[in-house]
Amino acid sequence: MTSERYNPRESEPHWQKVWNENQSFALNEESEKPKYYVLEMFPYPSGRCHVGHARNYTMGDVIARFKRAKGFNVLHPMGWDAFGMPAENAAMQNNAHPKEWTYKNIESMKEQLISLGLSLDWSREFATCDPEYYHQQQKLFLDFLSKGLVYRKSSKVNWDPVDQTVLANEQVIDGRGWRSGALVEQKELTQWFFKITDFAEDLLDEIANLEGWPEKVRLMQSNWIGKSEGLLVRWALDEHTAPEGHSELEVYTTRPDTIFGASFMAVAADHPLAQAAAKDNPELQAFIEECRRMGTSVAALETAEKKGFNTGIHVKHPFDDSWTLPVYVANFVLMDYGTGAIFGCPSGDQRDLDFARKYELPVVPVVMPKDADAASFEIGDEAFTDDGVMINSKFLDGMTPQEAFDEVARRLENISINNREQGERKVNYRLRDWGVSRQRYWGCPIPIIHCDNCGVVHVPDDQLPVELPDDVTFDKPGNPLDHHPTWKHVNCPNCDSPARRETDTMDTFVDSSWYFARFTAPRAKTPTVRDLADHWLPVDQYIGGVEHAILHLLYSRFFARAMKETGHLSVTEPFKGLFTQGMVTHETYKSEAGDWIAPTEIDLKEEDGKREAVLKDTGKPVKIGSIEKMSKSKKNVIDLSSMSESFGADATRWFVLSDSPPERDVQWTESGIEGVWRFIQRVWRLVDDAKQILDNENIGPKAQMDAEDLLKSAHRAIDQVTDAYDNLRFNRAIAQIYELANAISKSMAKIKGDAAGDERKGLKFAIETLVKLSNPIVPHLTETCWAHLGQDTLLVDESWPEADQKYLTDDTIMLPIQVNGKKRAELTIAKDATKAQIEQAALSAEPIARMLDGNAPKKVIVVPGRIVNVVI
RNA sequence: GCGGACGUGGUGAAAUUGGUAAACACAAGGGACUUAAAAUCCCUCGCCCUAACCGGCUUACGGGUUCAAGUCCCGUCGUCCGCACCA
Repeated sequence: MTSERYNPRESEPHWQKVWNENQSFALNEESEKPKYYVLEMFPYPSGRCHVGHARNYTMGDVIARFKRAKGFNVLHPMGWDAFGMPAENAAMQNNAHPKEWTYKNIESMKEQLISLGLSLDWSREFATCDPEYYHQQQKLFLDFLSKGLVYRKSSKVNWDPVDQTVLANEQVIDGRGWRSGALVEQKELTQWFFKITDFAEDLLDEIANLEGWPEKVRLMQSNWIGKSEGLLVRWALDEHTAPEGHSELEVYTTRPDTIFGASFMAVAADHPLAQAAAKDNPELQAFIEECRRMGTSVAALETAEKKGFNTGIHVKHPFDDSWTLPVYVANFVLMDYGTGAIFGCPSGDQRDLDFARKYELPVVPVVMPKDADAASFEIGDEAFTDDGVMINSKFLDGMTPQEAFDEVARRLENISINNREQGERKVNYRLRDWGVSRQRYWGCPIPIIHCDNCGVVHVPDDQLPVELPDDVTFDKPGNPLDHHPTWKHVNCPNCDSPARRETDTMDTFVDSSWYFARFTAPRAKTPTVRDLADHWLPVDQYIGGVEHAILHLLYSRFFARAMKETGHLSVTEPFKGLFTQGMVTHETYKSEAGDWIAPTEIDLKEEDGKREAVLKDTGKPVKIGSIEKMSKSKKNVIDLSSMSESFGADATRWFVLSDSPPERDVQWTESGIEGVWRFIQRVWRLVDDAKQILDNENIGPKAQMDAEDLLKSAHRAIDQVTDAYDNLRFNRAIAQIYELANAISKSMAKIKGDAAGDERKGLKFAIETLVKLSNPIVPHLTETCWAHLGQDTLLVDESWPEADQKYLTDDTIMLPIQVNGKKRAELTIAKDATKAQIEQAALSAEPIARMLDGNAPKKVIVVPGRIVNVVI
């Protein structure tokens, strides 16, 4: 008799040790079983794991354990996304070296992950800051460079003058550096770029085939790539007004059909024509300066008024030599999209209309709704952007905009200006090449040497990796690699004359763009081992936060393509299945003074349905705030270890998957985890009670318990839980497991220590099923239960149970009977009853007969196995 | 502004994809056991009417399609997410 409670603090470390000794999760490369690669987005080693991490890794772990039991050879590795800013910030604040800080964090987080009981093959672990890893990344960089997939160009960046570094757009808040608070400057820097735009078309096309991805993410990627089909149109400059050396203005448009509605041209402030016009026009110069300053702030962009400056330059209309249009410099035209110049058609574009009204430019409608009257159709405050029919457009009149588009394209392609076609079809993408240079220390060094004689020189293979020096200081702003007294000074590998190392390091998104491939051969002396990568990739199920829906996933898709071109892989798409899980949230608390208070510092009570919180120490009232994503600043982070210590890893794992669908946020609550704790104890008692019954050979027959019912419950649970796991619907799986547990409880209450052979068989099967179905979520508890039931195998080695079809269907079924679509009665009838039999039985059922009151129904709809609807 | 998702009890949610709305759980209330507490077990729990049965209403709101709508269509309101002057 085990009257003791289940003690996770004893059993969890025990089973972790057993699994480890048995190498239960080490991958067998020789296995003949079908492969399954499950991967969770690897963590940044910030120092501590919270229950949000637990949710992500538990989901992957449930899939991994489930697939293993179903007979797959499962690859389930873990590593660390270990380069990045926080390590340098810690270095500056706490005088800790980024390397030591990072590896120390990895150590403590690894301990936490191990205590969660994840079925990981730890022998494949690596951190992206391991020289062995970034060594291979440097090789990839050089291979890409040789293939023309990497190039250098000068581009504008957000420059923080205090921290002396480049900032990403999201690090610029209201025009200021997020850390220093300094006004961000636009600065021209020569940077390294990956040619992701080379693959724009393919990256877009293949989205259609990513059927295992959420629709939302596919859409976000499509929008991000932003394909548009349009026309380049070269407008001749009116020679009397053209600046010296300029004879045409090339614009990009997706609406060439509206060319007769054009009333002005607009160019970006940085457009060469604007520059030329500003040469001896100080007013225009001032305007251009103003446009540039506005560039960075998001808030400014939102509210900024459309402004323009008339350059005095005119262009000639391609279809009417005598028609000239003014050229403006406009603050809403972007230099790096299209050609940095547009033609404005006020009637067909809201921005152009606003602009035209402001500067009193003509507004000629060229498209009107099909049923409108051309003579009276006018544009008011709103441009007409819908489909319709062409008007006021000479030879285009009467056409649809699409026909007009093609006609204008055809005609312009046949006119030549400055010896080139005046119009040219052109596909444009919003996607830009990926700038990867960062003026940072804690990142992968770019393996390049700059030589005055030879230019850009690859670091030779035998000199890789270019390792980060350890002896760096963070006491002044800027890049420590650049300050280092000796590191950057090397001789040119070509000509041996003094040269300089590239001191920029790579964007940390590079590190995470191929780690999934590296896991297939983590210790290889090449970036991948082709056979192994081809065998394991693509990742069958990838799991992570939706915040990576665009950049990380797009970069990884680019890397797969680039690695394919350089011979490192065969797949183009790295992730077959993608799942984006919701966050774990928690209530927030604030003191009367407005300071955030941690959940551990308060006591909660509830009176008359009103919840109140007070400070544990002082008893002072605390304001209960909104439910927020866990964050250090709001102090609502629930640490993983503290939960594991009080309730166990299994309870934590169960909680984060229960109740809420996995793609949605789940709220962490005290009462919730306590409820799970009670359930864990309940399973344990249930197993122990069952064991008492099963072990007792002397109990006699008693017909109260129907073994068939229990078998049905168990088989139905197998069927439904399996389906739920297959579709990552963990909350559904949990509900089904609860139901099975309830069914077993009920049956056992009836048995009361007196069961015959059949009943015992039913109970044995049901209780073992309960244990097996729960195993992926609560592996320690179920392993303990399995052993307690007298099994001498390990549950991790057991195969997944199969539902027996014969228990899934009944001989008789219950059919709801509706009258006029509303349920009025239930009918129990043989499964194979004919429609006529069902109809007859339905009509004579008591409440139905009463409602019919002797009259014949208008109509009876019988859907066999589903429902009966009587229309009266 | 453009694009997308969503809206179901006190709460988290389920609903085989057009077929019994509210499974499962949390919270709450009542009871049993106990000297007492914890733990456990049993009962109630969408709203209205009723002593109870019976009944009526109910999936943000308004309309529609259908024998039948939480599910499909149109409109309104609200919440959340992505992009943000992309020509």
